[in-house]
Amino acid sequence: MTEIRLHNTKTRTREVFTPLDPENVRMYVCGPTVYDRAHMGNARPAIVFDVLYRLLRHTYGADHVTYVRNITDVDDKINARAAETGRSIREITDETAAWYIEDMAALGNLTPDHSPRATEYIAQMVTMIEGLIASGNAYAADGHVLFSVASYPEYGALSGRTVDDMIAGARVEVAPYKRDPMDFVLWKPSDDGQPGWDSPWGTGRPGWHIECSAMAGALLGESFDIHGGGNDLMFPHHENEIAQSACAHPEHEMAQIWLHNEMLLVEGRKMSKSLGNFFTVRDLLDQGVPGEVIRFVFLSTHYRKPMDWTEDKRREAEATLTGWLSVLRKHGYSPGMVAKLKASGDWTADHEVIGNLSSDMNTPGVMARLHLLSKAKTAYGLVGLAYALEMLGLVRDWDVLELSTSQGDALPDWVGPVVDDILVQRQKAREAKDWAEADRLREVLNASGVQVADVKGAVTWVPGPNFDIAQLESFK
RNA sequence: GGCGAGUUGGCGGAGUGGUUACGCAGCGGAUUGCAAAUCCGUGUAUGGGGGUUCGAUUCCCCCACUCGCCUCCA
Repeated sequence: MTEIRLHNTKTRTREVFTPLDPENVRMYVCGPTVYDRAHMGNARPAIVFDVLYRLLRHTYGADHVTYVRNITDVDDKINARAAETGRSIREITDETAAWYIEDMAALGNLTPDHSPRATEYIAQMVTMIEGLIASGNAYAADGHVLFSVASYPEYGALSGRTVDDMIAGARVEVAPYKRDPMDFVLWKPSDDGQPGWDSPWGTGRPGWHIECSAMAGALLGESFDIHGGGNDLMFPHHENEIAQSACAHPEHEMAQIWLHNEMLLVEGRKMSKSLGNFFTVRDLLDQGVPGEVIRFVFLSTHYRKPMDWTEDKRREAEATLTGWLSVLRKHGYSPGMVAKLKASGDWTADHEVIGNLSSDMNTPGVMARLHLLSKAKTAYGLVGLAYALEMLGLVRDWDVLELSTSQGDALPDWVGPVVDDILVQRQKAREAKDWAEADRLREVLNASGVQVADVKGAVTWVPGPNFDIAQLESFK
């Protein structure tokens, strides 16, 4: 078994991963707040931790890993969206959650074992808050319940800051009911227009951080192996989760390893609505960028480095992936052949691929290895590539072996015969050594974005990335 | 101001205390009627300054610059 090493934010070092219980490896990842379509930044942790999930399943067995990714469906941004649109909160959260699942699946992500919704765990949150009050780590004031940062001396350890540092920053909200400016809200009162639940402190709703502590505790236990999320959540969200959970369960350490992915940039700048470089996963999919290509681009950058989404990378990823799939196709890869390889025990992972993945998820290193593996000359020699592409979620169906949203399957019926006819005419011109005519016809195909491959007398074609059906109309 | 991450060839992007991966682009060649596609080959890099060392891109210190977080944004 390959040793998995991961960079633990808590210790800022790469550590050998040793599960608490190898029979049940447990990972919690902070999922979306469901008020709008997932943007490209949301996709990064989903993909990064999906890859880790796949590696853990590979290492410990598919039935020995539990992956929880929550859906936060109670939040003031949702309330605001409901107020703007006049729609009900439930309608918005149901619709957005369904979008999220759909978009993440389109990116090749497996479905987590549990996708708990915060509103289904209000009771557990209330219980946890009551416990924190009883232990002196929280206090009720003015209808609010606040966590007392002073009661937890370790506060700030994850993000490497002290309470004094943060107060010096002086960007904290100083509410009159807070004992300490850094104290954060566990529970807050709701008015008639806001979602609310009965509690010992009146009708109210949870603060931002408590839901993750409650859901992780309920589904994974008081201690589990891995907690992941974007690095913007490190402070305050994860810091607060740790404080809550550590004080609620002093005898248990919440997560052994904390992992954080870096942020996404677009063309070198932070994605933001004001810069006009903000887009959702769905926007890209609708523009015809295959989900596998988006996934490939994410995997080409290490998860702990900022990733720049650029048109160049998209193009390069598409070309590489298309090339690999075509190599596999040419060597006869099909569902039947893969089934046969699996049955015969020849379907095995390349050691270097697993080694790279196990080394703090070095997916760019994996890509480099795959370039090498893709040069194999036999079907058997390509098993390492095929196995890796399936394992990484870059090939979903051995039947198709084409990018999922390539436009080939949507072509009108007349296109095939027209292109074939042009190719035949061009062939005739070549046989007659009428080079001018042959070149003219080739230009027509180039202008149409039809990619022609002449290999040893056999001519094949596919609609290329710049395929333009209008150029072919006149040849009907 | 505090905390953190980072700086590698034209571009993207890894590993490594001692010959610096890999991809794209470029260049040369094979192939081709000429091309495309494919195949083969090939040049170019470790921000600056100190230190440790026989030897530093890698370890330590300082500086510069970039990015992120500290504003319920993954």
